Amino acid sequence: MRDGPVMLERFLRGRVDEDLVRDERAALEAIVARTITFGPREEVVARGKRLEHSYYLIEGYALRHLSNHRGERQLVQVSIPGDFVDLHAFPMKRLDHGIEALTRVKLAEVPHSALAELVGRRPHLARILWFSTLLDAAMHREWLFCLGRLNAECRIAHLIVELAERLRLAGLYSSGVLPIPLLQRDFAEASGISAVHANRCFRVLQERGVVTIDGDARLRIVDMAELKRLSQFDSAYLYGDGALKLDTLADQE
Amino acid sequence: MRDGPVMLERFLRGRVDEDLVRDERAALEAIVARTITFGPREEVVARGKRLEHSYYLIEGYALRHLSNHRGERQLVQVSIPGDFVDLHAFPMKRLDHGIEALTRVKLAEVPHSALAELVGRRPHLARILWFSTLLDAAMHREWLFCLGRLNAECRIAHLIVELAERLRLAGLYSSGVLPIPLLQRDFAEASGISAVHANRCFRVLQERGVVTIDGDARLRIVDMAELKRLSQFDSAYLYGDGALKLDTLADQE
DNA sequence: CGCTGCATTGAAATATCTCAATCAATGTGG
DNA sequence: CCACATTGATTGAGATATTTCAATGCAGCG
Repeated sequence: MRDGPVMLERFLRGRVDEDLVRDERAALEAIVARTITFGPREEVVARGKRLEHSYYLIEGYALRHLSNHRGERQLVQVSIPGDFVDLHAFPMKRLDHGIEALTRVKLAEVPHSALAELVGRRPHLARILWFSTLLDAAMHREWLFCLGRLNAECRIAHLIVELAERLRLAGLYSSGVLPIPLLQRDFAEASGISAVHANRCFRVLQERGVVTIDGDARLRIVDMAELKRLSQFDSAYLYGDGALKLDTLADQE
Repeated sequence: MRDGPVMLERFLRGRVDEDLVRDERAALEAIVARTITFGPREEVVARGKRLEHSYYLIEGYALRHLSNHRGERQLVQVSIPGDFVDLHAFPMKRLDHGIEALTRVKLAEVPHSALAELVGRRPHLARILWFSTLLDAAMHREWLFCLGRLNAECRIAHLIVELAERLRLAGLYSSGVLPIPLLQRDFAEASGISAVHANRCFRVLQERGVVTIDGDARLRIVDMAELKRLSQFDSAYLYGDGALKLDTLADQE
């Protein structure tokens, strides 16, 4: 056997038993049509577009967002390496929201036709892909709680902790510095607040020694416990650390 | 052939081509273990619980919600007849949120073991079930936009329009009166505002002749156009009126 | 050097919350 | 039938959170 899939090495890492998922990653990687690159802030997929393929995020970061006619924008997710950015287009056929590259991104293009053939042969893989789209839904629900019940400062704290935790699961975070170059405006658009107010929240968080902002917009987490306390963070919704186990799937089929 | 499924007659009505889905509904109905009833405001499923079956909502209305330790609650969806209230537990195995009966509800209990066997034999059904869980995700995203970018009055307007539109697809709305006995507190918990403020918003909506509240908390929509304008409502996210067509599925398999 | 994009700050306006009180409808026990 | 408790709706007043507007600072960049 070979070294294992390279492009998709992070797919569902930390979520699914590694022994279980290795073959599935390889099978998926085999149907990747090509890789494609977008530059920072380029539109990857437009809202409403009909899609014949989905993109898996190999490198870089992307933003999923809804916008209205006045240009007001609400982020609904920050995609990190290891995520499919628009897998829901496989069952849904079109996008109800837009996708924008935050940084330069490298994407693997997975044709829906090949995917349909593959999941027909591999029920395990079908279940895993379904699971991955429902992780998005669980994250959406958590964001709904944040937007509905936390104040601005706590929402920002929550986003910081969520990103750190997801990056940790993907093997992309350990030093305390978030490697994602989100602007304060992006935090504002995720948190449903104005950019000005986001700035004031960051100032407070810095003054209290919870985070620091180094040059080049690098965010360093100084007091993770305080961030978790502020945001009432409970990582259960991320279904991390192998929530989907081998036996769980095996005993169903 | 018989009259068709009775319990599941509303499943994905308006979303999927009726000729396509008839057999799938019958196959699903055949594995329903039993029906079960809960009274108003009873807890149907507790957050965090591991589930071996999922519930389909035959009659009545249910609330999906997240709560924190202080009892602050955020609704994430209002379930109406024709919805699975917790189908995501099939791939996820446990619930990241709680489910409460709003009214007396009648549910069909679908065992995951039988479901696994069924979707293994019926790729179309698997796709349809997956689709139905992604509809929830799309609705979550729309709610995120509402909570993040609309003011209290517009959020309430949006919820009213969404419910009317979903009920219409399910064949449960036509007269202008919403048949769902949501309290003002429920609207508040869905909209991320206080019950007091929800009350003031309703007063404004009534004074402007947009809605009326009859006795017994019945909400009547008087000016739907104004509600849609306020909430910037675009029904695309509901994937209604047969978004998922026969040919869409057929050409994939 | 002058742009441009982003961060920062202040001040006033607005939205929303909290607290406390009242009201109306309903149900319950005596 | 009355007295009383309960639940949800309603209202007012003051406190707090957040927005908007306008201005400034600051760094990279052609």
